[in-house]
Amino acid sequence: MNAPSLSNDQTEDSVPGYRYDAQLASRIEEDWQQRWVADGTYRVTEAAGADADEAFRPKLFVMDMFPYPSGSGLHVGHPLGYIGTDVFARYKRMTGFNVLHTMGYDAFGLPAEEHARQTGEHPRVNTEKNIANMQRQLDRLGLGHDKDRSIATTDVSYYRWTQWIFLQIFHSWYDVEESRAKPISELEELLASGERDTKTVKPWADMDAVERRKELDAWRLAYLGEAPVNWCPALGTVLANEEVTAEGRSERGNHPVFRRPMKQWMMRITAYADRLLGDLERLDWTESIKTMQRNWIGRSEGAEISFPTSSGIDIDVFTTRPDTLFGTTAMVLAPEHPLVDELLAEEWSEETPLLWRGGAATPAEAVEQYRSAASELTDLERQENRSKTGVHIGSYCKVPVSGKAVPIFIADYVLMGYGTGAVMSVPGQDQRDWDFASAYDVEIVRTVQPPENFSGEAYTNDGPAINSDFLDGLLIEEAKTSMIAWLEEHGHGKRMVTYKLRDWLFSRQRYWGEPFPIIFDETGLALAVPEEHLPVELPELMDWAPRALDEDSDPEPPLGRAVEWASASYDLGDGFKTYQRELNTMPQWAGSCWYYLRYLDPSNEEKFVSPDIERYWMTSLDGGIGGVDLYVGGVEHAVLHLLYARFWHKVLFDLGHVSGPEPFQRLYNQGYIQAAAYQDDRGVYVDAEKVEENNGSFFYEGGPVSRTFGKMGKSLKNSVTPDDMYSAYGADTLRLYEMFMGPLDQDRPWETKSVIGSHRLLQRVWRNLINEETGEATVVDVPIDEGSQRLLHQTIASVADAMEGLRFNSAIARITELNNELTKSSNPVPLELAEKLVLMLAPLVPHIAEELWARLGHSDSVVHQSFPSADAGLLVEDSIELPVQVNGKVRSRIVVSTDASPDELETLALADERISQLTSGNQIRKVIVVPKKMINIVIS
RNA sequence: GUCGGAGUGGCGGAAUUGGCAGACGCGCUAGACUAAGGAUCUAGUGCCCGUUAAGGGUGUGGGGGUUCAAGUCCCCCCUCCGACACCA
Repeated sequence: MNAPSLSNDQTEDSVPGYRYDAQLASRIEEDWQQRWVADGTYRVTEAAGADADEAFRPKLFVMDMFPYPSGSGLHVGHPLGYIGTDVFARYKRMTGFNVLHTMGYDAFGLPAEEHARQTGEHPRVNTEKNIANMQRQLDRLGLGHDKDRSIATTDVSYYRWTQWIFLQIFHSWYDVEESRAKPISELEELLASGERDTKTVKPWADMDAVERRKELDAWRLAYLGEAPVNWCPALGTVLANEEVTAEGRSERGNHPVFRRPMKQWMMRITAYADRLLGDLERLDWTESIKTMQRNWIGRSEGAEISFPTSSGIDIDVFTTRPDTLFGTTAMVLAPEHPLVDELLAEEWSEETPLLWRGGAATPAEAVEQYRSAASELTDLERQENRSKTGVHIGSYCKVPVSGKAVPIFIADYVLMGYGTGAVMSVPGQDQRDWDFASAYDVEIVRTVQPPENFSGEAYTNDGPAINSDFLDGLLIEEAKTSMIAWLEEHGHGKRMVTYKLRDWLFSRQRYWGEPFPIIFDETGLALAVPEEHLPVELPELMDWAPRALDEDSDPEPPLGRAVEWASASYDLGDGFKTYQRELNTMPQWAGSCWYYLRYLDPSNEEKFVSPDIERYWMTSLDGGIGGVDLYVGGVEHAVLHLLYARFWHKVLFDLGHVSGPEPFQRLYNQGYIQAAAYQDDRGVYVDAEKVEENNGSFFYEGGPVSRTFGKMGKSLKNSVTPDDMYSAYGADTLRLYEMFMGPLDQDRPWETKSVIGSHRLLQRVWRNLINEETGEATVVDVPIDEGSQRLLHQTIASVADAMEGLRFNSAIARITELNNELTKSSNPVPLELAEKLVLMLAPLVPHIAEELWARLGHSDSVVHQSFPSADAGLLVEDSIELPVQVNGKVRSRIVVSTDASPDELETLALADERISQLTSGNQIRKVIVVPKKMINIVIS
């Protein structure tokens, strides 16, 4: 392949014809991008090393969290992670790996549907347009993706398999004894043979067909559950807990969300809580993400304890501190606890303090008043107002271990959603209980001895038990064990583990999502659409008009408007019958739960992924847990996407569809690019591009403005687009700058003025190898001199090391140093050195590297060349300069041979003129010699 | 409040096993080339003292400690970012 003719137009400004500027860069880039497509440069197969004449290449699966194709286009912050994975993938490919790297689109979701509601344009049309635009912007960056493997979650050929996976989950139950999912047919046998008890009171043998279906439905991993859900009228849908903010608003759009019970599809992710927690240990993820997942799962160990009441009903509480049972002085229930009405006393007893009555004439009245007051508080108000309130319900229960009668209260600091919704109040050892007890004059009994100088209220640290009968003197852990043993022996309770994690609400009342492959017959019970009838395609829908909804209205799934589609005829083995389709759609998370598996085998019509191909890419070669070798994305998916995908993967693993228990072996969180934003004195954001700096102050059109940093975007008027950078410098410069700004996992501020530095590097590299006037290579085929040889190999070693560790900023710094040396020398660059420099640059700036490679006389692509390897013999210098310290301060330097002995070094150091001046007249107390590092002389 | 992460020049950041702090880049200063330079090239650039220089002092959020030697290890404190937030 000949070097292309890319000469700049000779104009009166006398820029040399082949100066590496934005114009030349753009021509080089577009030219190579076309050739890559034509040559299939980035196509990858599983057959690495399968041919006898090809060396075995280990696999490497590198992946980005795929994007939602937004309509507003990219800014320079978006591709940071994509560039990082691209550089890494290219580097690893050059070091002998068979690298899989591609990109897809998470294309279902609310914005396209909102767009349809406003414009009437079908979400599919809008989505495809956005994908095309985004693809164009990304292509221009020169990302080395295997495009044949790209998918969009909205492709019918993709969501067919999303539906198929849903059916796998629907057809499964979780065997707690073996801690894994199994086909529901196996459960049926166990229930029929009596090896497992049914969940209802009736034995399997006594059930009719409908009862049996209900029984099985109660075990499924995907089930219809009546549960309090987050109803968001503004979005017209219910949301998962994970999609609701702490303020009780929708994460998307910040609309009010109301809690109400509804029948919805749920995923039994709670069955996997322990495995999701335990397997975190084996993942190469940051500690912070692991911690977030641990917190979300929220495992706590303790005991469930039954408190008897005079009405014969027991109140069950969960506690992590069974050792404090003797300190229980009250029982506190959540206001909505189901036992409240049954335990309510007729009237106040004489001795009930007025404080406990809430000003009401009877307990019933007090409870009613309290409940209505509590329900009026928003979650936010509950948070802001932490003072404890509650009312006595007139009755008492007994502390099992002591028989002591304690009053029962309801209080809104006890949450129905956690544990059993009831708390044994131990003010001595729990600050919340202390606060409540002191507000309502409830007795306080300490059961752990605080230290003598303790001045706080509740004492939560360790210490010997007191006032606790048989526990007295025991430390917390021993006391817990003894108490649990006592409870179990006497039938008052048992060891128990609870989780904060709830089952995953899986229904959405939206159009633009995957339809459920579910139909209902006349019993109202769910049936699976047979696999061979997948996919269940979305109907066309023309009516996008929004419906006015409020807190009290029922969600209206848009699919209900597709009347013909909503009923369907299937033969489920008893002849064709008409069924009603499920009208909800799946949440956006569904498609992103398994896309990495489809990348492996995107056009397979028989299976969601071929088992051989799955095993090839997902099995760790070095004994790791397996999965994607490097997964790069933002921290915002710490809980939602990453937990859901792990859950699905584990189900698929249990059912034998994938080879390992985890989807993502190594997770890396890239930082975000921030940009300066400027506000005038009214607080209005002004166009950041037009702000001028003067002596540390900022001015816009003459007026002073203040600077803050934030996400790039329209609202802060601080966006810089990749297209701006392409036209000013070219894509390679943008890539290089983004990688040079700092380590990949750190947030960093964008500075357009600094981009020039990265451009200059490329310009100097170009000029060192290419005649700017003629475009000819200026290199000469001569041996590299020894000094340059050493520098080259030291550079290779450092660059390789930095690339392995994703420290691309350091790799670029080392390459710059090498190039700076070449710039200083007036001699032409030796060919071999030039080639190695180009190869080192290739992962970072592939276009200019290809161009230089071609101009150095090569006809093949640089993409599949080997990365240079460092010659260990050249890494060590013959002689080095060592600092000589006196009392820890550098006072001189000596040049010594590398293999000088410690004794020689000491002698040389002491003989140094400056050192002898400083040491004369002082006693030398000690000389520390660290060969190849330094010498320190300690004088008195 | 709890948990997680981080504090290094004017700015982004290097220094991954304790061993020359500030690599590399931006910016800034001076110079070269130029009709011109917001292009390009060359040199300098932590701060303070020292006319230049030689040299000295000081310096990695603050305070203490270990060590011949600390950005790095230990203790206490401060600040910032992120997550969770009455989870019993």
